[in-house]
Amino acid sequence: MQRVEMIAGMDLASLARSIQVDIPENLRREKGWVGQMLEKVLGATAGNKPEPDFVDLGIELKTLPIDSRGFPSESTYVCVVPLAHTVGLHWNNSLVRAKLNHVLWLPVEADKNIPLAKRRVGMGILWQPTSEIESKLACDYDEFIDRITLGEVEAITAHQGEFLQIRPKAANSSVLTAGIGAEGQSIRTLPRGFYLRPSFTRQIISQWKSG
DNA sequence: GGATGATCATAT
DNA sequence: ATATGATCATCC
Repeated sequence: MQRVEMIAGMDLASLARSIQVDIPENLRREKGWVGQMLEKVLGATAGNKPEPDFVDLGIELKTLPIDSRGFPSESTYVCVVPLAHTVGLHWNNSLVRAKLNHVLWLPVEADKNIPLAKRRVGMGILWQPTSEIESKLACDYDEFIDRITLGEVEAITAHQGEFLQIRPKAANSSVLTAGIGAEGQSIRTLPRGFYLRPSFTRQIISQWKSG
């Protein structure tokens, strides 16, 4: 958190320079650049392994793109959705829960009118879900897993879920992974990811502002 | 303008 | 192909 306080207010150019990382013109071809650069700055170690970024602390780092009004402008990717072998899978033993149990939200200016190099990092928010929030997340999660187990994955749209949603998560729409079909057979389907809706992260930002 | 579905880069 | 980091691009 001392490092987090140190970088609050700094822009992306100076932070990238401090760790000798080149900054791209824009994010069009490097959509994850901001998140990965800030992982390095703060010393996150999980890499692309399915576990919280700060493994020993059990804390997940999430950058939050902030629009000109001060609110999140995009959804937040959480992790891959298990589409096969879902028996015995519940919120309590899920990767979603492990990652969201403790999150360091790091707001970053994302207004397209601001050049990437000049976008500033805000003050990080160390956050844990309240029991009410967690039970709603658990409801969303368990409903999704139920449908996947019943072979309804192809019918799930981003409209479902109060806080969580499921959307495609792949290099492109031709990538396929193993899933469960309507008759319980193995099928090939598009990989999906769990995402947090912007309305969810907006509440976190709002509470921090008022608190 | 916001949300959904699609996509980009990289490491293993 | 699977995982991470996400934003882009199109549609309503």
